Amino acid sequence: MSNIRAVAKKAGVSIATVSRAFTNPEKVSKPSLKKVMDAVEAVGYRPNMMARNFRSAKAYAVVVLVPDFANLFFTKVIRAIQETAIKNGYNILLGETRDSMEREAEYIKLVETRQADGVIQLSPHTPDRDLLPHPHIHAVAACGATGTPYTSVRMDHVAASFAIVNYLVSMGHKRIGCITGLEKNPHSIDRLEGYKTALAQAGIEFDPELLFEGDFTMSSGHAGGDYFAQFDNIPSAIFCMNDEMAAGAIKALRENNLNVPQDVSIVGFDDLAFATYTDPAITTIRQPAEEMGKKAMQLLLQLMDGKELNQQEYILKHEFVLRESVQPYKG
Amino acid sequence: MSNIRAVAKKAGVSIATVSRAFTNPEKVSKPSLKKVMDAVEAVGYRPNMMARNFRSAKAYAVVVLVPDFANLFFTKVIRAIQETAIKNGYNILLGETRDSMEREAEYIKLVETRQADGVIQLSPHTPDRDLLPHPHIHAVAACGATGTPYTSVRMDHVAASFAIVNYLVSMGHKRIGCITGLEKNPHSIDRLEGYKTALAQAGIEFDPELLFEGDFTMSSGHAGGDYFAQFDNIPSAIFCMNDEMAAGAIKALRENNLNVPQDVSIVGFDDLAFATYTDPAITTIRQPAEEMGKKAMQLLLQLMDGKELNQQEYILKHEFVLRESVQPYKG
DNA sequence: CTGTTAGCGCATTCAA
DNA sequence: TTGAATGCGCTAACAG
Repeated sequence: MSNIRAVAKKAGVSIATVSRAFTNPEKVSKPSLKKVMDAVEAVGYRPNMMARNFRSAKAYAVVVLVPDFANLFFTKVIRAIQETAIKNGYNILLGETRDSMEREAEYIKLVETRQADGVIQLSPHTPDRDLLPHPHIHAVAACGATGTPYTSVRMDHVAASFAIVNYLVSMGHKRIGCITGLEKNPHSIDRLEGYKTALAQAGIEFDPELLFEGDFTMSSGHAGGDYFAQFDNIPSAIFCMNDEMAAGAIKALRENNLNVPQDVSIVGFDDLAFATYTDPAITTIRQPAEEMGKKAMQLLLQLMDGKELNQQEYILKHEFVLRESVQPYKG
Repeated sequence: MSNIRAVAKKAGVSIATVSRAFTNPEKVSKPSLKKVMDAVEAVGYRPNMMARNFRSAKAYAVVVLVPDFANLFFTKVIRAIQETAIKNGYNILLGETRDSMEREAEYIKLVETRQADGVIQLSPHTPDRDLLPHPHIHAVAACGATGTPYTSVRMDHVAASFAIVNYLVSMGHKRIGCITGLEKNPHSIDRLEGYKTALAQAGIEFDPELLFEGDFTMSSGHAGGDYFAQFDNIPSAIFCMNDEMAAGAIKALRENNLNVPQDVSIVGFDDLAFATYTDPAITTIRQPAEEMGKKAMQLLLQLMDGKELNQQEYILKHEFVLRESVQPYKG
């Protein structure tokens, strides 16, 4: 637990020289530098970052607000954020909000109390209950939906879900069920819009009976599969708003002696790693998770650096991933 | 960005009184307290935790070293650690090591440089390449295997894998394949021992051909399934050392026209959430993930508090989870 | 190129 | 019960 003074003493120089040896080595003469480094070695010195950060009034940390970190999609995003942060000398403080405003407030307090310098918000924005944007707090939203009123990097969920539902239509499906996320979730709203648009464009009438409200978990997908299996007139295809619900639905359908894709076609959303290993592998939309995480962190870095951004919305491209869970409609 | 001085001035008291109002309110008179609180409100004061922590020489943060945080098992553990930490006023810094010593060193440096006060290590201990235990660094290992030379909370993996392989034996299986983790991984070693012991006790000769080395990922489980499907004499059951590999193996077997459990029985390990939603649902061993995380954090808290622990090893109980992936052997 | 010095925001002694 | 003063470890401004 030696400090800068101990090093200075040992090296026979001033503490300023020791400090410079770390932050501006080029401003220190060769001999001094060597003396300092030897002394550092000798006394086993490690700069106290708490003191350094305190002095420079920067915590070199950002909090990442994530609704649920057992969700593999967020896991991918967080990893990318983390890597970008580390490269730039920042740490991340993970805050799992579980849709609780109290928890969210708790974590935002970390930046109010200077334990963190900024926030990345991974929950989609909801105007009535969102704490961000917050005056004086640097924040960027990632993976959100339309209508985020501050810097955000996201996908076009309307276009993406249009694309995948349209694919089902192009395979001849007309009666297409949909397992949504929670009704008020902005992602649900955007993706539902894509779904409706694809139907409308194909001249298929929208039928509210064909909507099942899930919550993005496997178990809700399972419930959705059960729901559709009870129909007299079972939909020939189901659009699940994420891969986890797709996996749950596939399981439930099979329990009802309905095979995917022979009896019912299924599509998902996200392209999580396991989507390849379900049976059948899930045809889905890949969200550019890593790119979004990386970009979000880079933007936050700029914001914290006092830079002005010339865009508020950064839209990244989705990708259609064709696998095995869809078959053409056969009469 | 007002500071304690601004509050003191506004309240007409000294900064010492303001400070006390926060840390020892009972040592401040009622009127003073009110004046302070009003002033806090008026100037929008938030204590600067960086300064406070610096002053008290505690970061109130711990780093959690995790091999892979896209692994749902670790996710459960981390969540429990996180909750326990928050309750006690600590934050966690997540460090994904991906089995790289450099990264691990990087994160351990966070405590050497006083950005964190302790470490929880979730990778199993390997004597030749492990940075912990480290002199002067408070650390506890969680979810490890036998032979951790510092405070650890874990399960008995030998007993657990014995139990599940023994279950296969009791169902009449004699030719039992095994998809392991990496050969040198301590968990692989422990679980392999359980496997061998169960076989030995049943008088079944151990056959190295029946071992396939995976790495705990779905894709390696898939490779393992492929491997066993090529046998002339296909094993009637396979013990997969985690659920993810079990899911991959099930998929590969089915691609080879082998159904689980009709043609081959499968068991897993961990009891991840998705083990219920695979088809068939996986019979497995539940690791007490939450309990281990919580306990580990509690122990670390005690260590950081200067307390001596009266045990070095805390062993938690596993649980056998019966589902659908096993059928009796039918000659 | 180097040293002296002030001060970041706070908790904590010591007197009063 | 309160206030004045000190210093945690470091960086940065300034003078030399």
